[in-house]
Amino acid sequence: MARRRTTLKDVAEEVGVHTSTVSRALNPETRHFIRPEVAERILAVSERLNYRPNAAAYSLRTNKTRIIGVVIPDIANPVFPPIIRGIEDVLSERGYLAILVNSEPHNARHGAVLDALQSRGVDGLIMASLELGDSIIRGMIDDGLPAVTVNRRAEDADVPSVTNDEDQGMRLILEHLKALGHTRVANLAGPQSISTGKERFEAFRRHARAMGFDTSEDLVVFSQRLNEAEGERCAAELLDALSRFTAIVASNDRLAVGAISLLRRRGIACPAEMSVTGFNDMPMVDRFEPPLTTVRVQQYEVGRLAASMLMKRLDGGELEPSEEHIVVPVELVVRASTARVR
Amino acid sequence: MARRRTTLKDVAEEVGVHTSTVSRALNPETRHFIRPEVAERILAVSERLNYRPNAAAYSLRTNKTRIIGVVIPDIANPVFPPIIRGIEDVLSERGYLAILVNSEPHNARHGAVLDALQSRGVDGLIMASLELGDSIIRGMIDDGLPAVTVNRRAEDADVPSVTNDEDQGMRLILEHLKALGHTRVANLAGPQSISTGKERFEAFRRHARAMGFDTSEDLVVFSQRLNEAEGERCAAELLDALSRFTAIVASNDRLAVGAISLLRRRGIACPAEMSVTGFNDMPMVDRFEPPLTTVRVQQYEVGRLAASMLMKRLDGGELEPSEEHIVVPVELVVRASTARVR
DNA sequence: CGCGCCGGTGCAAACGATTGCATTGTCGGC
DNA sequence: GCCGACAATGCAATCGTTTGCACCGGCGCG
Repeated sequence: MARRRTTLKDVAEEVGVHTSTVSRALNPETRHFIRPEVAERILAVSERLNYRPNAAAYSLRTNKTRIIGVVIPDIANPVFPPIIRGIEDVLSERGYLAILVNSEPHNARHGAVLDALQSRGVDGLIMASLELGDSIIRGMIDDGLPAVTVNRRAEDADVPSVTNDEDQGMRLILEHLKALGHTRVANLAGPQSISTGKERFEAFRRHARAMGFDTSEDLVVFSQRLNEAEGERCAAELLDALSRFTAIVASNDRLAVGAISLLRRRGIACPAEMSVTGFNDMPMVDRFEPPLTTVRVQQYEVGRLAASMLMKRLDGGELEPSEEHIVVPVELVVRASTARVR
Repeated sequence: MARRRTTLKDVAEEVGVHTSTVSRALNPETRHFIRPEVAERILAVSERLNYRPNAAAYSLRTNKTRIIGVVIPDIANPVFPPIIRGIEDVLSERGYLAILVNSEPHNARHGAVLDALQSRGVDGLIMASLELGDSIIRGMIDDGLPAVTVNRRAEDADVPSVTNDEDQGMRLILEHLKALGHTRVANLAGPQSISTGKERFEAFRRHARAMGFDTSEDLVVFSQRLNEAEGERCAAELLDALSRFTAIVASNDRLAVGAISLLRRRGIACPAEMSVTGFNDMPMVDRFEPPLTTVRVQQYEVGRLAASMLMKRLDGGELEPSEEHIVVPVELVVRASTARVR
């Protein structure tokens, strides 16, 4: 066992030609240099010997690895798996592989992780882990490493991105609530250090004002993180403030779920006494109690687009300005966590 | 931009020594060969020039990549993210990176995917995608590639594995149902081509018999896949058969969720008229309606163990026989999808 | 009939690291 | 004062590909 892998040289000797001939015959791009009958013999032998090119040697020579680094905050967050799947599907169609790392920008190891990726010579980077003002990705791009962000956006406008139409999503939610008669709605906003959190908050403020909602200061609370516990904590904070309200608009589903838990604990009925909305439409939120009214974002599609974008960059195609920042449409999905105001 | 990366040679010239000296100074294992003051100068310069070793060259020379292939059926299945996270956490502690691929054994691309991993020269493999009788992993191991399976088990007893205590889980469920007065319980079993499906089914049969449950043939149905739609289909099949029953024991949470949907559609109240149990305790099932009674498996821990096991193999340690197959304890978590029989 | 061209191959130099071995210098011991 | 040993470093081969260039034979054309 652990028998030596067969190399170009093995094949060459078996066929009785030079390694360079084998190399050319095996590469579809250069196969036409080789006489067809020779090429066929080479193909046959390399098949028989079960030849697999040595990726390290290939990379060393060509400076390409056909590996993409994918950096996300936490795979256990249900938002990411569909995105990853989208990415992986287009990469594998193209013969690329994905190295997945979980890391958050404020994590001490974050820099080291990205160093490791760069050292491995990844051909490109897809980043979901980044904060506004974060300079790391800037540095990688300056080093000549193609990168795109997904789901979030960098501060630098020239870092290509694929994001969701946050503005549209917030508008749809507020229109829906307005139609149900709500006028005093609280905003459980996300961290403002993240583009998503910031954009959703700003969209909320803008549309709320435009629609004539109550815009008291204490109807907004900013969460530190995007998980259920924070949702509970922030919902409590809202309830304990002075202003009254009839709906909570959360910056994402997990915060919304947390808010609902808190309401239940305080004996406030959702949606009868308090409507709650999420954002993202994570898998399974339709089965929660109550099923969550939220904004469906096309997670899988977003992943695919980000990967396609990167592939295009790697093919040497410069991106059209219109392709630099793709924003994917979203859709409101009304379920049972919102109701007409009493 | 895209300026050439700095190499050992660059550092060597700057310091005025030979590349081999730099190489030794940078490697903690060989640093003691070098005079401390020289080593320090080298460290300083390589820092200043922002030197990053070229992984391809390293791999070519040493035949190691410090990359592990992780093969799972589908990252979008909520069971896997925590496992992946566990794997990634221990790998990254050790300076390893994970290539993640989604692929199922019966998929046409499955072989190609594994070839690609092998060609990339991964140092080891963690497989959650495999079926009984599947010979692919056998082949990789024979090629000298260390591999462990996680969550599932190979037919060959000598493929190391980390799995859950399926037998114990089933016993706990059946004891729970028995305590609630159930005697006629149906089994919504998983595919028998997968070790998990088979073991859970066999455990069910064994314990059901031992506890004196009704063991009619038509109280068992085998699903083809492990998703909600199959859960619905199979639940319908059970209901349409002759035998009556008061509980459905599903082989995993997703099947259980599907079954509950079908019950609701048919107007059968869960748990009042029909108890349903799952297996796995996926994230969020505690928030479903009704919250699911299920068996908690330690997904994150299972991932960690699998990765640790592989690391140990790679460190050259042979595994003790007792370490070859780790089975991780499980625990029953009773929620509201089960009730006393009327 | 000779020359140029070209299709098909071989040659050899990279790519950037690791590592056994050779070489140098220093110092201790006798 | 010389020799052996040892510590510190340099040398050069090597890993398996890719690829620019040289080479060679045969054919077409003048």
